[in-house]
Amino acid sequence: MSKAQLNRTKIASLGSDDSQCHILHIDMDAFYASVEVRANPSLAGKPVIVGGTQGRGVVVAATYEARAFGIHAAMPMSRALRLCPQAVVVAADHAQYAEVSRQLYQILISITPYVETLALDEAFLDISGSIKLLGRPVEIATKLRAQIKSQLALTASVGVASNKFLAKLASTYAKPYGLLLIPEQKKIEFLHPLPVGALWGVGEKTEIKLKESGLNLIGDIAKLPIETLNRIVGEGVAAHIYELCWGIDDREVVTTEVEKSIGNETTFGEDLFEATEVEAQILRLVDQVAARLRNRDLSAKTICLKIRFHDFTTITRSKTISSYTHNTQEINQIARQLYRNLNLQRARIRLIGVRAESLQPTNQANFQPTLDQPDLGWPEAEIAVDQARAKFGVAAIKPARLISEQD
DNA sequence: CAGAAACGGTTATGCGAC
DNA sequence: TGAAGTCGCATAACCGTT
Repeated sequence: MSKAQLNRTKIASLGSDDSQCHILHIDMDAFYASVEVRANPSLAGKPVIVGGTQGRGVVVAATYEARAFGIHAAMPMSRALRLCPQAVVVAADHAQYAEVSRQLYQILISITPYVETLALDEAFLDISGSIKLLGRPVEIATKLRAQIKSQLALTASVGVASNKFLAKLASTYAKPYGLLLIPEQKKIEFLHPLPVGALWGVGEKTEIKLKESGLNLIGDIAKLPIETLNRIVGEGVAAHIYELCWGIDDREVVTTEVEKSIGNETTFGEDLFEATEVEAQILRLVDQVAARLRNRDLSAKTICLKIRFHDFTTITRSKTISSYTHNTQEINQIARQLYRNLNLQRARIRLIGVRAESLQPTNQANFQPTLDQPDLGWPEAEIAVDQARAKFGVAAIKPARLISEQD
């Protein structure tokens, strides 16, 4: 955790007015590692690292005992083991974490249907409509944590605030296994002493730019004229973080999350040289991606190939086709062609990735009439129109040219 | 009729989050 | 010093249309 610690007494002095705080952020503590310890109680109290066991792996999660040695997520495993040779390393078991995540989700939607999942171990809740029935925000948060503890035998931290950004910040500073309320009238007092890196969207690069301009704390940015900030980080980022600096975040809790892309990538134990090997790996990845597409009844219009070389430079190449597909052979041809177009001569390749973008549900996807093939797909489109009309009435769909003012 | 300007899609890259 | 895997979003250059 690189974010500076906030003094605990300061946090305690924030008060208990939760009247405008309708957003909860739930964050499971050291999630993957905790699930592993739960599955194998002999690990309790030990430094446990979840991550790649092969030569080139990184730390995916670590128990707090391991973090005490300075170990954190994304750290190369080799370095982690130098810091703590006695650590127990466990390979990640994604299927198991997904199952626990599903159970967590069931608990969350028993509180409110307005649940936005951010990751397997993290979610926002909008409890505006639940307060009458279930109590004040802090009561709901307290009960929720107890329920997670008793039903899942895992601990969660919860942030309570008036918007998503503040709620997420609150859970971060509540960790581990805490609850933090940021009362609306105390938000500036809480926010301004924090380091700029605590802003959502400010990562390594942006942080460097800000620090070079002498901006270390959120309060420093807040005092700036927006034009100055524009020059430092660019207009888009500036507008975003300037609002956050004043505790303003209008983004709503969004429940329906349809995937916008699906991909798989692999770092190899040893670099690849041979074209035949590379193409075999591309096929393997394509097969995974296509299977996931079909599993979700999705089809893709854009296929993206990613290659990372021995020196860590990374390139991507993509191709958009005129129709949608989830067919392994078709996607493989596109991905392989993207690779061949590179004309690599025995380059040392450490990673290959394949990603499907511009997704559509398959039942609406395959019939895109294009300029290339003006007639293709119209029969199916008409069937779809017929079905929609049966459902919504004949007036529901008509050619654009026939739409008049009173429609 | 040629060219400017606006526009939307594609392609590539980069950043950030967990 | 050695750097995973997945995903979303922003930006910029380029391109063909209008």
